[in-house]
Formats: sequence, structure tokens, C-alpha cells
Amino acid sequence: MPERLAGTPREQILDAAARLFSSKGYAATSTREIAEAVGIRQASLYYHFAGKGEILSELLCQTVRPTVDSVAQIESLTDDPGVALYLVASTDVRTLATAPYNIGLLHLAPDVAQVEGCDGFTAARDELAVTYARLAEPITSPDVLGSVGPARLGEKLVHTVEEVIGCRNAGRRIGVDEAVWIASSCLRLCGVDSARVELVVKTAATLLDRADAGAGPAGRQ
Amino acid sequence: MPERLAGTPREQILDAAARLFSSKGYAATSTREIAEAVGIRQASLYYHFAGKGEILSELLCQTVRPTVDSVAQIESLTDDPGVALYLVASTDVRTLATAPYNIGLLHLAPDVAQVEGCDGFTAARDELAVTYARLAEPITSPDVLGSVGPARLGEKLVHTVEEVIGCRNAGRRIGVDEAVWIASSCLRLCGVDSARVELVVKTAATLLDRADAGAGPAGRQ
DNA sequence: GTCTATATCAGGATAGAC
DNA sequence: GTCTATCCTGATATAGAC
Repeated sequence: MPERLAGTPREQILDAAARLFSSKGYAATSTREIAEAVGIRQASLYYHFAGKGEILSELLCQTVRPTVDSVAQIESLTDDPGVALYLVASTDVRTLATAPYNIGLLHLAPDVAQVEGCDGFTAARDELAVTYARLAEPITSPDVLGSVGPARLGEKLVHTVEEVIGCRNAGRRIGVDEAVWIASSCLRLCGVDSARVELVVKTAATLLDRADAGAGPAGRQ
Repeated sequence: MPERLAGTPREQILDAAARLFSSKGYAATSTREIAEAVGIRQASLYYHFAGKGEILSELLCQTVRPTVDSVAQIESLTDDPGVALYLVASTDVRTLATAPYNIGLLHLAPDVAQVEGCDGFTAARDELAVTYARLAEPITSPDVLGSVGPARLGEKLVHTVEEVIGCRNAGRRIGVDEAVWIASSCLRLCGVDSARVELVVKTAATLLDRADAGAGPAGRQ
């Protein structure tokens, strides 16, 4: 245990804010509480952040950045859009499931949606929806595409992955089986049948194993 | 247009609160704003409600009551659990989609989850999850049941229907096609294939037509 | 049933010492 | 970089007149 119980003051603030925001809500959390949790005075927060909104903004970005960044790498692994979709969804699930606190909850809340200066987050999230749409379209059955169209389907798949948020909010942690099920829900919703879903899941698993092996032991982290 | 632009003061307050809560968030909405929207003074709210929390509680209950109440009637229409599941989901979708404001958003927000005295709502919502689970289990494919189990599947179907909330939150209204798709998503997630989904949707539609005809013109509302 | 008036308290943010 | 001190605003809820 060579590390301190926390990192830089900035990281400590973000961690405390994440815990409080996700448990009490953004508007209902005071900057005093955040400061107290870190062990500094309320006014000292303003040295590290311009205000409450900037703390929130940074936290929101952390929920999407890893997934957005992973897309290029995933697409270099496979040409099968179904497998790619599943892998992106899996990354998304993992990011949301393993974050120290359930901050994914926040962006749905109206008080959060009203905060200005979160453009980076909304842009990244929109980009993610477009990616989901692009990958989903070629594997989606005609009746589904006819009902919702590609763009809305993308949004809906993003929402589907955010099922993780609901699970965590219910107090449960997400196991491997559940993570697989949520990611594969994206395929099911496109109209892919159970047999093919299982095939994609297996293909994706072997692909990841190969990639991990190629990246060396560090890939396991 | 024989009605006044609003009903009783109590209803006016609930309507204004619903609009403000769903757009700004619960904690971020002041009782002053609610009163102002109704055209009375802030203190006058306390004649109609014990406090801010009681207004919220009533609004939350309105989002689940119609669906919970419809279950018995739906189960008297059919013995096919798949059709019943689809009909319950459709009722749920309709309730969430046609409410004057998107109050379904609220229960997800942490500031709302913290409010005491919403037991009626949480109990009704839990009951709904159990119903979804009971109807879904017999039609769910083994691989899906093996991954998540019936109870969690019930929760997940509730969340699936709540996709409506996300749609409305994105500023879109829910069309018929989209409503059908969301309700049938419950079947797809259980592992039901596209052909059978379409069959269930058609069966449900004819069942409803018959029920409406039996109930007389009032059934159309 | 609605009002005025007010008690009580907590919020975010800034100024300036150290 | 953190502190103290404070400003200013706005919150919920109550008391009591009409």
C-alpha cells in the first residue's frame, strides 16, 4: 500500500463530490459538505475549481471518455459490426459498473441537465449514440429499423447500457453474467436471435483474449 | 371547452409542481416558484399540502397507479403470458408517455430518492417489477434466465419501459411505432424472436379492439 | 382559503490575510 | 494553497390577520 489514501487535492474533491452527488443529488449537495468530506474549508474549493458546476462537469466527462476513446481500438479488432457493437457496449458497461460511485445517474437528473458548461460531456455522449447507431444498423432486423430508425436506435442502445446505472442504484453490484446480458441486450433489441447473440459473445471473448495476450501482461491490469 | 383552464387548487398545484420538478429538478425547485405558477402566495401551499415532499409523493404515485390497476384487467383478457406482458408494458408506456409532464424522470434522481414518505410509490413500483417477472418467466429463453434470473429480469423490464422517460427527456414525443417498439422490447430482451414478437403484437391489438368494443364507445375515451 | 410578515437557517461565492 | 470572515441571496415553514 504505497499510495496515500487519496491523490491530489483535486482528485480528493472529485471523489468526495462524486460520492455526495450520486447519493444526495447535485442540487441537494452543498459545497460545504464536499469541503468537509475532503477536510478543507468551503472557500478553499474555489482555488481548485471555478465553482460547483465545474466539479460536476469533470465528473460527467469521466463517465463517457473511456468508452469514446475505446471505439477506434475496438474497430481495429474486428470488421463484424455486431461484435464491435457488443464490445463497445461491454466497455461502456464496464466503465459505468466499475466507477467508484454511480455518477452515471447524474446526467439524467433535471437539476444536472440545467448546469451550464457541460458541453464536453453532451458532445461525447452524442458521439457515442452515433457510434452505436452506425454499428447497429447493419445487424438490425427490418421490422426494428422500420419502427425506430437508426438514429433513435442509437439513443436507445445508449439507454440500454445505462441499465447498469439502475442496477447500481438498486444497491446491487454488477456481476459478469449480468454485464454480459446487458451488453448483449443491445443485440437482442436489434432483433438478433438468441443463437447469434451467443455466437457474438463468444467471438468477442476470444478477440479480447487475443488482444490482451498481444498487449502483454499489462493488458490484464 | 366547458372546463376551466385548471381544476381544483390542489390539482393546479400538482400540475405546476410536475412541470417545474420535471424541468428543473426537485431540490432545485422552490415552493415559491410553484406558488407563483399557480398564482397564490408561497405560504398558501401549506393549506393544501403538508410540505414539498407531500407534493412530490402524490406526483410519483400517479406515475405507477394506472399500470398497477390495469394488471388484473389485462390478465382477465388472456392466458398467454407473452401477450399479457406486452399489454402491461404497453399500458405502462402509455401512462409514462401521455402524462402532461415527464415526471417519470423524478424517481431516478438522488434528491428525490431521499425524500421520506414515498412508501406508497416504492411499494407500487416493486409490485410492478414482480408482475413483470411473473409474466416474463414462462416466455424467457433459458440462456437469458440463466444470466439474470426472474427477479432481476423483472426490474430490467421495468427499466426498459422507462426508456419512454429518456425519449421524452430528449424532447421527442412518443409515436405509435415507437411505443410498440418499446413495449415489444420487453419480449425481445427475454429472448423471444422477431417473428413471435410480431405475432404477439398483433394478437394484443385484436384483443384490445375486442375489449374496447365490449366496453362500448366510452372505451375509446 | 388566502393573505402578510417573519423566523430560521443554509446556500454559493468573494476578499484578503497568512 | 488554505484560511477566516462575510456578503448576499434564497430556502422552508410558521403565526396570525382577514
